[in-house]
Amino acid sequence: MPLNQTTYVILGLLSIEPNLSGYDMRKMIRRSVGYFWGESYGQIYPTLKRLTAAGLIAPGSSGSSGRKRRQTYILTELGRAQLRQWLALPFQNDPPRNEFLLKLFFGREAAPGVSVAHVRDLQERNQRALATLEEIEALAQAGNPPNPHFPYWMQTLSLGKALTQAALEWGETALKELTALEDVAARTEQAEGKRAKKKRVETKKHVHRNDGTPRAKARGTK
Amino acid sequence: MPLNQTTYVILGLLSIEPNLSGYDMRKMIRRSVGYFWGESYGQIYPTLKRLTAAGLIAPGSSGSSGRKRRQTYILTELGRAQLRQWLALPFQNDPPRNEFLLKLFFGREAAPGVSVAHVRDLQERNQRALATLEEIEALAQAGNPPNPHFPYWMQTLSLGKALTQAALEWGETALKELTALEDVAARTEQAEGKRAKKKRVETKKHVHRNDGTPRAKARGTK
DNA sequence: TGGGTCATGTAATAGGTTACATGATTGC
DNA sequence: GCAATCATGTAACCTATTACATGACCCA
Repeated sequence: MPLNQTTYVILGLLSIEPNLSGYDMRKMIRRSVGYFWGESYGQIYPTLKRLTAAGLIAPGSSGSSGRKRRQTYILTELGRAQLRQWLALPFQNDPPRNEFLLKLFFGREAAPGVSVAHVRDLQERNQRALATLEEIEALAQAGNPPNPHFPYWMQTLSLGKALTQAALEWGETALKELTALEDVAARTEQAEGKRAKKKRVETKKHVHRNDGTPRAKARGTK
Repeated sequence: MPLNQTTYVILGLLSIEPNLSGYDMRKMIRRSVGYFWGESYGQIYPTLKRLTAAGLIAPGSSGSSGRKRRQTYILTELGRAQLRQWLALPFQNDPPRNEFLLKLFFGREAAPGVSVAHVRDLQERNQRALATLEEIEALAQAGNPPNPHFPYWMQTLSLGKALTQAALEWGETALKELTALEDVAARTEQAEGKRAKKKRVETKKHVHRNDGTPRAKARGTK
């Protein structure tokens, strides 16, 4: 019986709050760990079935009288044990794939302005990310009472913020250096006056879809 | 004809240095972009075939007389155009999946000491990562001559270092706070003297396999 | 009664890793 | 002649996303 990573998010969430439905879990994941973890229904629902079969979770009391057609779950003792066991295992580094860095690495081959535009794009995304993290933090601080999970949640937020801020600072100087570099390149080319190959091109304005839409699928140009 | 991400690493590498074989590419990827990108042979070889069929790359002169059974490739004009087009497209955020943060987030459920051990583990990995990045930087600085790619490569290194350093700094304070927290927890439990459930457990020493071995596969406990 | 969102589920597909097989070449 | 490593390739498998289908419930 294959226990994938989705398993542990589910077990973890149920350890924090029992009687969640698959739908709830998806929502909670987006709100709470969304900036470093994602799950789709296509993973969640089948996994719920398998975990139930394996006895790690069990159908929960769906809120006394309430809604029909809504299956919630609770953690079994077996499930809790499994979660703890997983927690004690060394973590795995996610396979490193950063498209931004890849494009920057090959930046010399791009038209002038392209890499600069990417960095600007990154800055914007990180500014939004930072704002989101700070919002979450404020909200969490508000619900202050002695929630025992609180310190752990704060630490994850703290790392998220630290990384985002570091990236933002890098972006500031990178922007200066790359702008200088590509300005020179563009002027040199202009002076040479030949082959129009490297046209000054701006990247398409990034249509950002923060909500509702699913995560982007890694895919080339058809 | 599906162009996956592997496509663009291949095109990019060939834009920097023609006449690479699939084997070479794998090596180059590990050495140059390894800390933010990975590729396996299972991806590279089939992609090379497809790109050849699509006319984006072409068999290269395999070094005049030289070795048998070693196919190298060069970028075609079509391939270069495709690379530039891709470069100009907005980058996609890699699907966020950070197992370390997930374990930290659920840290409260773990046995005392577990989260602290994870942070320590992270610190070690990041220290090694930083050392590697600095090595690469030194090496690149040594091969100083007017390599036009150089500024772009330096920028990627610079971001890598900035992120790693930020994580290391976070780790220092996180370690203190978590140690304090879990010490208290452990003592409280001890004082209560009941259920031996939360035993003080250290995570298994992380056997780190930096070289030779393939990347870890995300997988639960069988 | 009709629109929105709650809620569950699945089929198609992509994209990738792992493990294995196979043989050539090189250096000792 | 042997070991290491260079080099290519493929089949099995997995994990996950996307897109779609379906229907209940709520409320105005």
